[in-house]
Amino acid sequence: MSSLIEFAQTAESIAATSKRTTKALLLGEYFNKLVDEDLITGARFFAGYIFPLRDQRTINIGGAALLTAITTIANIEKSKYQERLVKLGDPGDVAFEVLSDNLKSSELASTLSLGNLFSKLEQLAGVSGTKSKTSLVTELLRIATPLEAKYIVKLLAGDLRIGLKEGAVEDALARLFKVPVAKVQWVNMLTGDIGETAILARHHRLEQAKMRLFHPIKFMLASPADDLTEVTKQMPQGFAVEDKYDGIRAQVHIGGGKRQDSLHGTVINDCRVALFSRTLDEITWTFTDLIEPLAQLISDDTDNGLILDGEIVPIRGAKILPFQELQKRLGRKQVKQELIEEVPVAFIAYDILYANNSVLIEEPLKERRTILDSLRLDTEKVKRGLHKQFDDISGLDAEFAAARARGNEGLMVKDLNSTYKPGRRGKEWLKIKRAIATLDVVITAAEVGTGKRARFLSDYTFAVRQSETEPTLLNIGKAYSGLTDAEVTEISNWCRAHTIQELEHGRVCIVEPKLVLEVTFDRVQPSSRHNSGFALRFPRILRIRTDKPVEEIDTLETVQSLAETTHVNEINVPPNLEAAQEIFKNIISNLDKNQHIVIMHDSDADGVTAGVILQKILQRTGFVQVTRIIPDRERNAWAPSNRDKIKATAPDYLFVLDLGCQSEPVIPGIPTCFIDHHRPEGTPPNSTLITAYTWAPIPNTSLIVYSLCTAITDATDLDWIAAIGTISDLGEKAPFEMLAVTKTKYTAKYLKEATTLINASRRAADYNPEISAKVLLTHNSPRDIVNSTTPEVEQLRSAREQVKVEMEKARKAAPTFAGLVALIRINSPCQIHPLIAQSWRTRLPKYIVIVANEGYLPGKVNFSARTDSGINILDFLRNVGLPEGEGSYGHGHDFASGGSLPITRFYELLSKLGFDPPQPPLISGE
DNA sequence: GGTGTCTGCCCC
DNA sequence: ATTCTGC
DNA sequence: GCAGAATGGGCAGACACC
Repeated sequence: MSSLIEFAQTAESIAATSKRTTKALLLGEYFNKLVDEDLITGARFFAGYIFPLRDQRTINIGGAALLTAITTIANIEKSKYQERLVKLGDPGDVAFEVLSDNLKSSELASTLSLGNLFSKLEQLAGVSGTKSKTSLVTELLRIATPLEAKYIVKLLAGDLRIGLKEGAVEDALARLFKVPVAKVQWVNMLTGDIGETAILARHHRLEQAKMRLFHPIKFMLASPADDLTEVTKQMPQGFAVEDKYDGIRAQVHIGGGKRQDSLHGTVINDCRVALFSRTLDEITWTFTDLIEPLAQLISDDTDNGLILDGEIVPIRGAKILPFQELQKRLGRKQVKQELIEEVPVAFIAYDILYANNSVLIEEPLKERRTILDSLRLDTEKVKRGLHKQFDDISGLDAEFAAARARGNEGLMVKDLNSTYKPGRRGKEWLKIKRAIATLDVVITAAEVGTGKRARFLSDYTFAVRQSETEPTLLNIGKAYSGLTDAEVTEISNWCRAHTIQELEHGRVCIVEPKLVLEVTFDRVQPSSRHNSGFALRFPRILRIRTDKPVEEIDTLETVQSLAETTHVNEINVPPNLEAAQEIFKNIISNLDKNQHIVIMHDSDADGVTAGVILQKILQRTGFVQVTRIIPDRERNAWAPSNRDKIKATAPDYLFVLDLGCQSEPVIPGIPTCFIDHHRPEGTPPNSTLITAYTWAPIPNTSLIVYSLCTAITDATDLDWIAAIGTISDLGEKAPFEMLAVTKTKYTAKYLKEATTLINASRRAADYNPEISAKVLLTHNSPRDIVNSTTPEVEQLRSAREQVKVEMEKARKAAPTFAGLVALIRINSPCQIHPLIAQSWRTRLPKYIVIVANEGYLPGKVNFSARTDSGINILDFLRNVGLPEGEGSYGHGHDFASGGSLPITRFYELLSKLGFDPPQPPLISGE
């Protein structure tokens, strides 16, 4: 039996060097002296565990219980302990110090052995109740020498802090027993126990370890990449792009009923199913609603097992729920049926590690994906992760935006040639998240660190101002991450010099609120943790802003605007094109060919092309009465003037294209179908919504309409019309096959020029988009339009010239800034504000660009808002807090919106955005 | 029974 | 989770 | 490039205390 003191002494000498090879050597020498039983324990302890990884037991002892135990034995005040802890930064070091000062403990002889300690720790895990646990710890520490106590405390605190973890133990074992380190890692992964691995290595039995179903293996992890060039550099051979889901990483084991040898999982219909979390904890019972759907993946007559890697995601219908919803299901003793219904989940599989009796982790991702694709992964509860293969990064920005629009965090980019490397965080998997915004905040308090940061005030609480006018500071988060050691030292010294008040024995210092930091984060969420009512998810510091005075830090209003308080409401939407086509077919087959069908569509190229395609197809399939209507310049189907227009036609059935969807009926009593790609805000009764808002990537409306029509008849002769809408809305590089096909068929040049012409009519001062519709209806190709000499096309040409002239004038307008917003004011009868906004968005990527046009409609301001900042404009505008009233704004896309408001209301909006005071309206013609 | 504190190789 | 640092 | 260390927020459970 080896003594604990030897373990402690070895740990001391390992801690004394920073050289990894020396550490491994010292550890090897120690291991060499141990008998098998002690080697198991010693290896586990040095890896920082008490129990093997796959063991589900926990100790449930932390800093508070250790404080009680140590102060009892050393017979000191709690405050003395806390003072020491503040100074030393490690409860183990404190134990050593105070017990050395204690006569009884310092004179003890070492009696504890490794095995001895382990059985006491097992006992500790076995009892329940803080009191009994604390008294067990107290008795244990009472018979320990100061040095032994130091390491017992470190083990209980969960961290040895000697610059060595499990990986280094593997390394030491490999060196000692002269076997390849990869082999040791492999066996450790399979066994899930570094202790058992050590024994197998010593007795040259590493080959015996086999991958077994229902024994989880470690997960392959990804490295962060914020720069797409890294993708090009790392994966020149091609890569896969997948959504990064915000859920819980899970490994699913599914096996035939004959395998009854395992403790993990549960058997259903002769099939065993188990789920494991990233820390290899079994979470089968947390997600009981997934068991049966997963079991279905295996046909009853086979005994073949499966291991899948994926993510458990909270999802209702097509809508992905916030991660916090999912957390409500975690760590529960029992997950009740109500909770299962309140937070439905699905398992989204994106990798396969075992199938057909063979281990697949040595196969390249490309192969594994092919095998995964052969499974039936298409139910409500078990899905296949989105996966596309690329050769270059040109489409990645669009993929990223689409992933975000689906409610996911970002993208995963994976090397198609890479094998699955358990437990590794390599560059073969990259995660792309992109911070959404930054905040300038001021440090209000600093806390001393632990471990090597014990000498510094290394953790900073920071605040924002209540408002521009109210200087009260409200805390919003804490961080140290992102600072270099030098910066931590610098800020620490500054905080010491500017401390106003010390709390908790100097652990917390309230400091003068003067030092400004720029921080970033993944998301702002409502929270009771800080007095601002908000907290940051994954906060980190970008830089110290010594250039910025406290008066200029961000305000609570900014924070509110960044908070994700709104969600796409519970609207039933088709999850993909196939589902949408089914719905559309159904609608068409239920309509009578003699009914009056009315189509109201938007006036831009996307809307007009969508309307024309639908009109042509309806007529082609035998409908005799089809009317198209274009809304007035407000482009709002719910505006009274437009409603009147529709009513006047006395429709039997109404299609509303590219104009959004709200919960109020357009014409009460008239059945309506909305076809759209904006964020839906509700659905009226007696209506159908076909929206692509949740699809990936999001197509434009003319493309949706075209694709729907192909489901009922041949429409290929209208492909160029759809392409014009797509180019107008999404650009000529939009990631759709149809676009590429039409570009070769009609040439990109003609398509582009036709698009400009079709768009010109609604931008010109004498708003008349019906001309564009007429041109589309009377021509047969984009080339036909471009070369046409009809009066309508001539009209479009002169409209285009007019827009060009107006654009030249408006380009000279300079932005003014307030908070997150860059405002450009123009005065033009033409609808050029969206074009101007588009041109500024890339030049001001950190701002929300708002281009306000005061000359478009008399008495009104029409504005376009665009951003590349990642801030969701729909949420932003909704959170500005403009009271209800005349006009409308804040509909559309996450990063492209706008509105039309009476002048006074627009000025009210401006002042809420921080522009003050609003200037008088510009004189027309200026 | 309500509230506050501590804990989790928790989950991210 | 994120980030920096020493090997 | 990797492993180690030090740090964030939110949730449920278990208990202590009132």
